Order: sequence, then C-alpha cells, then structure tokens
Amino acid sequence: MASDDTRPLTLRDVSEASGVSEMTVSRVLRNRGDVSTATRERVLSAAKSLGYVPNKIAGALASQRVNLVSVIIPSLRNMVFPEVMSGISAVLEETELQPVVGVTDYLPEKEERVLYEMLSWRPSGVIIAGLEHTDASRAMLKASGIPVVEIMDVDGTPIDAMVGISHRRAGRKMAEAILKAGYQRIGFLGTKMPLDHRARKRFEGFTGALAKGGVEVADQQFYSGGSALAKGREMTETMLAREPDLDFLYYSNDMIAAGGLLSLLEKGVDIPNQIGLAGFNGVELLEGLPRQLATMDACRTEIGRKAAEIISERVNSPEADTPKVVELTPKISYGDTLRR
Amino acid sequence: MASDDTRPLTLRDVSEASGVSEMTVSRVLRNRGDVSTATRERVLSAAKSLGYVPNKIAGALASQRVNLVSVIIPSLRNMVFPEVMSGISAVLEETELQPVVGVTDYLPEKEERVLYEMLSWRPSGVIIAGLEHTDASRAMLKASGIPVVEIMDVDGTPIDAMVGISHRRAGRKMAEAILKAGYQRIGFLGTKMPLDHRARKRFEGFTGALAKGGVEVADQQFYSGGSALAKGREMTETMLAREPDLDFLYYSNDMIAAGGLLSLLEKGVDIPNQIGLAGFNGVELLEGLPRQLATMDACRTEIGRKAAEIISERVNSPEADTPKVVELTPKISYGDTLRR
DNA sequence: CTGAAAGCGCTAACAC
DNA sequence: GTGTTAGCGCTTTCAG
Repeated sequence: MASDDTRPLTLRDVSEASGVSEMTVSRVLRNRGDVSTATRERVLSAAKSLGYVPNKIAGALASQRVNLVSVIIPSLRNMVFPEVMSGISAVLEETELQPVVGVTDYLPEKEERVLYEMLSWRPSGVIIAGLEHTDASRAMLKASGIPVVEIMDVDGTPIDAMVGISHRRAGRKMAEAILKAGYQRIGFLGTKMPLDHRARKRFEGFTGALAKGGVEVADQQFYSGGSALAKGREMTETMLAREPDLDFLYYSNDMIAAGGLLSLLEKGVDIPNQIGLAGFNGVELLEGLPRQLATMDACRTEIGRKAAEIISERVNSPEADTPKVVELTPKISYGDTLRR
Repeated sequence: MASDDTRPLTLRDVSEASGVSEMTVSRVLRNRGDVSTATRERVLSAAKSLGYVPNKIAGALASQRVNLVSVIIPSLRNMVFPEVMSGISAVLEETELQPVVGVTDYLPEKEERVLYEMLSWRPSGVIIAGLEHTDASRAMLKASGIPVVEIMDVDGTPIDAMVGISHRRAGRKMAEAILKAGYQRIGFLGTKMPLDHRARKRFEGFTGALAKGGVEVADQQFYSGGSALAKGREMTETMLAREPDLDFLYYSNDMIAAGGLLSLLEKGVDIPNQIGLAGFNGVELLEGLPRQLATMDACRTEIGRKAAEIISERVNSPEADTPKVVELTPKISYGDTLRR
C-alpha cells in the first residue's frame, strides 16, 4: 500500500507493476472490452497492492464525459432540500451518475456564481431549484447543451424541463378548504417574500382564492431568520394580540405553524374550532406534535426522483423524448387543526 | 451568447474572436501575470459575448491543482451536518477552495466508495466525519498525500488531524450534572448504536460516570428510523409504562428528547421535579419548545470552521504547522428540565 | 507584456 | 484479447 509518496500513482505505475500495457490496465479498471481473466487478475491485484486510485480528471478530459449531475439548491438547512436530495440520490445510485450539490443561500448572484463553477466541470446535467434565475444564469444553462431540470415549481416557463407542484394552485386549494370549513377571519404568517418565490406564489394563490370567496386576509406578518419554531410562536402571539378575533392562521411553512400550534395549545385555545391552523410541506417532524397539523405535501422526494429520472434518461439516450413539464399534485391533509 | 451548439466553447474560440493568443486569454481569465488593460478588455468582452465557461477539467489536469475539498458526512437529514457544513462553507468562501459533499448513510462500505470517488477527483483536502473507517478507507486517506481532518470526535487517534469534542467526556459530564442534582433512577433512550459511534461513546461515558456515583442505568431503549419526535414520544411512554418510578431520562439527541418532553407535559408530569430530562446537541429547534430542554452544545459550526481553517492553511503552506488535535468543549445548558 | 512548444494522465480508434 | 498512436483543453515554462 506504500507508494513513492512524492507523486500520485498513475496508470503507468500499474502497467509497469503488472507488466500489462496501460491501455489494457485502463480497460480492466473500467470493465470495458474483453480482457482475459488472467490478465484482469494480474492488473487488479497490482492496482490494489499499489493503492492506485484512478485520476478522473484525466479520464474525463480524454473521454469528454463527466458522470456528475449538478444539483443547485437554496439551502441545506431547510429540511425540504435534503429530502429532495434523497430522491435524487436514490435514483442516481442505480446509474453511473453522481449528484454534486451547490448551495445558493437564496441569492440570485450566488446562484450565478455557483452555476458557473459547476458548469466549468462540464457535468452531464443540471437540476436546479426554482424557475427564477438571472439572465446570465439562464444564458449559461441554455448554452451548456446539457439537460436542465428546474424543480419545485411549475408556475412559469422552464429553460428545458421542469418538475414540481404549482404553488399558486396549492395556495388556492388551501384557501378553498378553509373557506369551505367556514372560517372567515384569516391571518397569514410567512417568510419575507422577495427571497422565496414559491412562498410568494402560494400567497398569491391563497389571497386570490379568498377574494373569489369575498374574503380578504385580515392580517399578515412576515419574518426572516431565527429559529422557525420560536418565530412561529412569537408571530402568532403578536398577531392574536393585534387581531384577537381571527379564526384561522395560515403559515407559509410547517415549522412556524408548529410553533403557533404549541403556543395556542398552551393558552388553551380550542383548535380547530376557536382557531384553525394550517402549514405547508408535510415535514416528518409534524408526526410527533400534540395535534396533527393541517398541511399540504410538497412531494419533495418525488420531485427529486422524477428530476433525476429525466436527467438519467436524457444522458443515456440524448434523443429520448422525456417530458418537459411534470406537475405533481400536492395532497392536503386536514389533520386535527382544520375542520372538514 | 449563441454558440456553435454542437461543441462547447474553448479557449481557442475566445482567442480567435479576440485576436489574442490562447495563452494570453488564459492569463486574463485567471488574473495571472501582467496583461495590458487594452487586451484584457478585448479578451473579457469576447469571452462574455461568446458565453465562454472555462473547462476546469482541462485546467486541473494541466495545472495539477484542484481547488476542491471533499467533505464526507453520514447524512444530510440529521440537522447536525448541515450546520457543520455552514461552518466549513463560511471559512472556505474566503479562499479559493470549494467544498464538495459526499454522504455515507452511516455505512462504512459506502463511505469507502464515496471516498474512492472523491479522491479520484484529486481534491486538495478531505474533511471526514468520525474516526472509525474501514482499513481500505484509512489506507486511501494516508496514501492520498493531502491534508485530512477527521471531525466531530476526538476520542481516538486521527489519521492526520482531528477536530471535535470528546463524546465520552460529554456523556460523563451530563451524568455528573444529573447525579449532582439528586436524580437516582435514570433511563437512557437512544439510537441503535452500531451505526453511531459518537452516541455510543456518549453512552459509555455516561454509564461510566454513573457507575462511579454508584448508580446504574435503570432502563434503556434504542430505536432506528422514523420521525425522531414521534419516536421520542413513543419510547418515553413505553419506558415509563415499564419503569414508572424513573426520575430522569437521558436522550441521545434533542429531537427524541423534545418528543419525550411534549409527551410528559401533556400528561401533566412535573418537570424537572418529578422527572428530569436532557438531550444532546443544542439544535436550534429547541428554542420554540414549551420548556427549554437541558442539552449540551456539540460545537457543530465551530468544528466546521476549525477543520476548514486547517485544510486551508495546509493547502496554502504545506509546511504549516497546524494542530493535529483540536478538542472543543461542549457547554451544558440546564434549561428548564434539569435541576441545578 | 506576449507567444510557442510541450505535456498533464487518461481513453478513442484503430491496428495487430 | 492486446498494443499503439493521437489527442482531450488547458497551463507550465521558457523565449522573445
């Protein structure tokens, strides 16, 4: 296992150690072409005993192929994205492709930089969150000539393909369920929007559907940063102090909704009769809460799977006629906090 | 911005478009060496209007330098690791280096595969969670000739350098605090251990210190999979049904502790007098809970920062005398669930 | 300040 | 089944 230690091992070293040509060593190491079992064994044992690790940089340059898929997401701290990643990984693990993540922190310029870095490694495909990008990012993606799947959202026009849910429709659907249950004085609590297009679209769908029912959002409040659970608690208390007669609170994500739920339960509020609650996402966390929170599943894992499948198919057969738009349908769950 | 579209752009294209030699174009694009402002402008505008993105594969092969740092962690779904990543990113953003994550799912063989893949890209350094690796992984890391920092844990011997906390000491410290507060009938709830060496070490430290105080763990239970909050709830209820006179519950992580807390509060148990509780990690989530949970900070972000600093220094000056062992000291917070 | 030549370590394509 | 020959697209090095 010891080596020269001043220079990384190359194919040539394995070739010399095994007395087999570089080319054949290369064949063995990649399982390509026919090689006799005898030489294969010799090569393999030489490679192993030297501790040789192939140089993919050189391999990629020579073969003009890189089995990487860039996955560009806003954050890893928002549970949603690790779940999308799981879906992607699960599918790619069955293939030659490997995901590589880049994080944008919800900043368009950072997205642009990350994308540039990623593309400079000539990946086989790109999966990128959202439909909103800078012009430069868009141009790079178009010019890249590789499959691009925009995920999470389908309210817009994709550069190439998109997989996600309609957040506008999701907001609308929740508004309809709320109105149908007879709630009338509705408050909205969410993240600051310029950063989060999907939350904004949900909000638009939500208020639009309420308006159709002749109802307006009675109060609204936005936050940024901090522990979501604590924020949810705090915002809920502030809002109810300001507007004590609200009978429903719609939160832009489940974590703040959970904070609100805990706070209201402590105060002895009758949920869902005195006040109803709903969040968004269907995060696993919810399962341990004292009440099952009403929410809507964002199909996170499924989005990841689908996106990865599209990339994978396209990589294997560039002519493949893969879908350009995959719209998944989020299911509403009423839980214990929204009357039916 | 339009291109041939059948072949990615190369330096030569920019060279031709700008009438400047490839070499000078390369200099401009990398800000290396002196280039007159005039030619610099010409090159830059040509590159931009073509939409040229440099090929790092070729660059890396030629320069024998890759500005990537492999970060190998067990999972992205355990909040802990995204936080470590933040620390790493924060430091690396100030440098030329870029983190690339690989996920092992707590499986040693998968770690080995991921490591192999990673090393085949010839990164500038490796940050890897834990001190337990297969022999082959160890050998690869040693043979790689690049800086390696093992993180999270310092109870063991590093291959090269390590940054973390002593989980054994952490377990011991918590046991001491619990005994000092007068609790005597102590239950332990945790993850299944073969998978999680650090949880195991905490457990060992914990039981060791209890033993020194003449106390044994009165009951214990382990889980794997599922929603941690729900599991915490469920395990707590099971354990108390079995051993109703327990007066303290020590959980191997904050999420299951939070589940236990919610469950006990609902039952009207007097916390921390009838039963005390403690978790581990100091996750942000805790801030919104009805009571502040006793826990111990695992210094996650700081671990990431330190590890990244070591790598960065070593990359810039290979002779640098960076620390081989950085032990951070977790702080205990008593919150409202552990008497002082 | 700019250019020309020679590879980096591997693989495609073709011979044998 | 195995070996030989050219590069992949850049950067290093050395000349001007």
